[in-house]
Amino acid sequence: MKAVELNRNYDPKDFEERIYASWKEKGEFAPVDSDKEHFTVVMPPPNVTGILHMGHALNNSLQDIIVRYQRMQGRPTLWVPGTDHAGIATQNVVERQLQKEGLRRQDLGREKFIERTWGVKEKHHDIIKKQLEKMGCSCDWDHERFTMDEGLSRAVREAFVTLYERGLIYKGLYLVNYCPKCGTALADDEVEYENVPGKLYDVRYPYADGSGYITVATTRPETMFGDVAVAVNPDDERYKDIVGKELLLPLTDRKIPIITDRFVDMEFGTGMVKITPAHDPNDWECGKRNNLEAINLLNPDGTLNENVPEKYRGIMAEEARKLVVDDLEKGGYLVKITDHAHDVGHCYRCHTTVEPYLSEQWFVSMKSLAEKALDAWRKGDITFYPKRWENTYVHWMENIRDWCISRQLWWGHRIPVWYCRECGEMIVSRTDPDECPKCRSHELRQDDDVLDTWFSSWLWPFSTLGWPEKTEDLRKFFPTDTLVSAYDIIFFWISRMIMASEEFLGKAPFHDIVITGLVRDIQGRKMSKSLGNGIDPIEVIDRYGADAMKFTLCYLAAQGQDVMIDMDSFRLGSRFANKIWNATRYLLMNIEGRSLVDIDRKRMTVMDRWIYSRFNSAAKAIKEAMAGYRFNEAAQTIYSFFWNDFCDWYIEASKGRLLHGSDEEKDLQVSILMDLLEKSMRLMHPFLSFITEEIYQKLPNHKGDVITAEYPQYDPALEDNEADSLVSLLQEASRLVRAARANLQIAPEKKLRVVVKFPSENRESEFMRAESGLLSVFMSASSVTIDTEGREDVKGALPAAGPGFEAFIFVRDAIDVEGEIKRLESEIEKNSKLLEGSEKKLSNENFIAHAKPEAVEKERAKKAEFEEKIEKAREHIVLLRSF
RNA sequence: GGAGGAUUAGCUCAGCGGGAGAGCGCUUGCCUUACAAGCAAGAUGUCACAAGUUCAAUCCUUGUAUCCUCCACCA
Repeated sequence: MKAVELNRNYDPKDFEERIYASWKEKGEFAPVDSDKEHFTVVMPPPNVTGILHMGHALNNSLQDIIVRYQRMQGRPTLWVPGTDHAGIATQNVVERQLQKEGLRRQDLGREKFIERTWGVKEKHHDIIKKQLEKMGCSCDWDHERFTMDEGLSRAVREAFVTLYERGLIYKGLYLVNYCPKCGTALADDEVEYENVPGKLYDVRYPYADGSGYITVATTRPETMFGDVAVAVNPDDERYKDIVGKELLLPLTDRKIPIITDRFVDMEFGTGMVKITPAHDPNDWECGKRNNLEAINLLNPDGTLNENVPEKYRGIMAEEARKLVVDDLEKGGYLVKITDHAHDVGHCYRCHTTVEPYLSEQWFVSMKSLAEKALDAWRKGDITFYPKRWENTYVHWMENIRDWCISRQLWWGHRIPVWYCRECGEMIVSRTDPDECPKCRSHELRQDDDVLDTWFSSWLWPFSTLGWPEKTEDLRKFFPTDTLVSAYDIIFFWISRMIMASEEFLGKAPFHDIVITGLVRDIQGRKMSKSLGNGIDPIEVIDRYGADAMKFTLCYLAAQGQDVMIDMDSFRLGSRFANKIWNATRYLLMNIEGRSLVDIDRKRMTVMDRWIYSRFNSAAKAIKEAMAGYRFNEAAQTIYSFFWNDFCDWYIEASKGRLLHGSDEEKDLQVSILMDLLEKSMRLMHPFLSFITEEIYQKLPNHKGDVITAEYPQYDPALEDNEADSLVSLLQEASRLVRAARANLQIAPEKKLRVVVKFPSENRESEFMRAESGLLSVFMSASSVTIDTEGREDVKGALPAAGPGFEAFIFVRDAIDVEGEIKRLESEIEKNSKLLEGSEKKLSNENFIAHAKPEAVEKERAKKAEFEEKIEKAREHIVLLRSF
């Protein structure tokens, strides 16, 4: 074989882009034809509003790991990518652009506006796709979808009409959350509550008969024009007599009654509440109970309308508040103003204060949908990782409220409902009608509103596969397997996908739900644009490479815990990739002139058997970690196997045979090293995809591409406890001598003679003798002698005790006797404490009686070990004093 | 008000009932023929606090404290 030369420096820029293009070109992201069980993941579609952030990087890194892992198991694996039209968010982006040009969307008109929005969508989509490619996501681009493409739009209509036919969609006048800035209704869960300092105003409402007044408290005096009553608790003794009396609403000439309602808290304020059904959810309910009128005071833009006195009309609610308070004070109605912090709802997209707003909206009746989704969980069809999120899921499902799905926007799926201008007939249809079925008129008008974005994303796991058509994809790939998502969209998305799948296909859309943490900065703050503390994934890739990013995120992603990072965090992955690169560089330098031979297990040394055993254990650990989605454990396993076991011990151990062995030995050694390297690339590929592919292609023993190679399987038959324990003995002996040398500051170039004494000939001593050359290297000894008969004179040598042996280092010239004695004394102290604990345990009759026999046996062994260590240390001190 | 999470080395965090761990940082010595982004050796801990269960608790139970989420309510 010819040596292969790798660049001296690991530089991911040299190959990441090239390799991605080659995977894509060869179609290696597409599911293979095979009898094995399919494996499907749908990517949570990023919004086409912007570029990907670190949360996306985490999410997609984990998906990529799962997908590559499954693909290498030989399963036909499909990862469906796509993007979300993100109604409100995208419309906001375009409106902001327009604003800069001094325009409103109305100036363009609906059609032009949508056209322009498609342009923005295209631009952002291209950026997002490029980013996913840079990250190395192995999703099947031939299956890419967009929530507003033709097929998905058909799915949305199908879903809407089907639900309507099942009586699960209705329209009506309700009090909904409304964002005046976005100009649209919001669903309950699209409102974010924030505690803000506010004021509580105590206002006098005089009796209509002039016999005095009562006092009510309000945080929003400007809504008083919508008051239709004042309520007290029916049990409130204080107000028994005034119930039914009339009040004169200040600043107006309207009269309102005093009524009773259970919801009034007698303890709060004066125990009297003004009832404004059109502007407060509680009042709305109260109004319904008491058949009260609801007076809407707001225009869609958040200004006050014609139902308020003229001087306040056309003014934003918050501005009007000052005027009203002022006028109340002038009129002598204002009693006092107190500070009052309370939670105020904000729009989750633009953060404007949300107004309760009375309007005609479309709703999905959720109760029956939620019941099916709960059943899916009860039957065990879905499992959350970590499991605790199931509480959240169940709680939400059990307390579900109807879903407001209409949005007063232009960007989105237009509601498939038409109205006849002639006879007023309402037509709900899968296809655009051109005739009224009742009066045959052609004068039809489609509903102006569009659907909530989530009304298309909740269909994602099956709409992307072709539903409602009965496609081959749907048959093969649905239900999907694993969904990876952050916890902030369990309600918005995950729960609803389960409901939709159960409702339309009668199955859960996936069986495993992996909930990741959120990515935070090093101070634990959520990464956000406004804080400017975000880390751009592309910048990370430019600096450290995609592999470093993926591996680091994986290493830090412990079971749904939030991930705190800064730019420097990625050095972890970068250093590891660099290590892999350099180890490979070294090994490939050494294949010059060698040839690959069969690896005969009978010709293996204990070290060889050991490293194969370690590899096998690593495969087992990864298998178990991946089965429970414990990504960090998998990453740690890889890291310590490759770096600590393979590089630090095995490659170091192999150097002797590689440099000084016979041709035959060299061939065998190279063959083993190449075999291990090849297997390691396969083992590591899901976690470090680019570098493993780049290296794999250069290996003399590679077949095809690593992305489609077989994943190394754990084989119980390959467990080799003997090799494991022998090598750990060798490691311990090496560490002992190294530590002694370091403590005594003996220069590495100074080679010292070492004698290792065993009480008698045994397997361990035999192994150590066979590997004494290796020991010399690890101990930087001039020679290592194994003595089992007490023949060697070790007078004047520094002793060090190990398990079952004693090492003696001939250091006559170069030691600090007093320092060494001190160290030994502290060791005696430490071991005495341990011994004490051990003795206490063993003298405890309960322990002997109740503990598992192995535990007792282990404790006895420990005690013996402590005793031995103490005794040896004492002897060694005596020895040292005799120097 | 309800639910959940966190509290372990200077920092970020693993640890899933039997002798306290990793990475980074720090100290010391080494440019040992792949890697100084490296190698070797170290130091550093009331495992938040208190009680309980257990032969045995960082781990299980209960309570307390501090911090963080989410849900509900707030005239």
